[in-house]
Amino acid sequence: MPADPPATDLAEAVNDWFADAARPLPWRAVDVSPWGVLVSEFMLQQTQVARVIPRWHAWLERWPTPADLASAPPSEAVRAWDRLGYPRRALWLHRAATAIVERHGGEVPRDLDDLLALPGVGPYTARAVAAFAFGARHPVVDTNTRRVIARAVLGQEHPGPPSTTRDLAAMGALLPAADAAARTFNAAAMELGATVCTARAPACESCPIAAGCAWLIAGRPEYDGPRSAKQARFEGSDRQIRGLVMRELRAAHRPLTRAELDATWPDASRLDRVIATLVHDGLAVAGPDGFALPES
DNA sequence: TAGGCGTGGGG
DNA sequence: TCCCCAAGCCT
Repeated sequence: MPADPPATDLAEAVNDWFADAARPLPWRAVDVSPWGVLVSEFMLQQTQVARVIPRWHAWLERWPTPADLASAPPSEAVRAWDRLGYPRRALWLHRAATAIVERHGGEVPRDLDDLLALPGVGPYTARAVAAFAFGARHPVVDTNTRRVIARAVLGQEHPGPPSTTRDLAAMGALLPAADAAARTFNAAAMELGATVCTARAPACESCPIAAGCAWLIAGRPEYDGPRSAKQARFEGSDRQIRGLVMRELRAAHRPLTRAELDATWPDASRLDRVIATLVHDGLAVAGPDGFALPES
């Protein structure tokens, strides 16, 4: 027997654990459409599961297909997005729905390159849809999977800065050969990182691969490698101001004059600059009567 | 590739 | 309280 357990043992152990431990997330139900999966992946980008669940239900009830969303004005997508954050995602999802109607007959494409060509769809989302909606055997790597690999395989507390090429190769090396096991492992590795092998306080005592985890075996050494750049302070940032302006634009179902936006931020020139970035992003449109969400 | 992009949840 | 982090993507 080799001293190091083969990668297949790790995947098997994680998959066995997942069979019992998987949370019953609504987008994992067997009757969920590829569109439902795509919507969930958009909403889950940098956003916690608990905040997504109610929005996801409401979204799919209102727009059950890409064509339904594409036929609504983008303003309604931004409003329905509500306070999930990063409202550009709502715009991109609307544009993706339009592209799906125009280029793919209203059906979410299953080809990886077709998915990657959709606005707001990057390496993670494209592979997640291909794998979870269509069962394709692609490595899927999100922040949870990156952390699981860093600990279990590399013996580091935290992954280094992300690199799509390296991250996909690392996951590809662990991926079981069989399609079904590979699809399960993609979801199971993410689930392990989200619920057990967490960033802040990992529950190693209840981890299914504790016996083979390089980081745990090494005594959980503190990480001293390069970290991802930390987020800039939110308080007083452009992001905060953008959020305040967007809240006003969502609530007002008519254009708001610049004067009506005065109260959102005391520094007028700063506010002007931020509004310009919203217009640049397409989240706001400047018209003769003021600023509004995009109607087309 | 580094930085910008919302809005919270939890330690 | 404050700070880290969250199923990333785009430029």
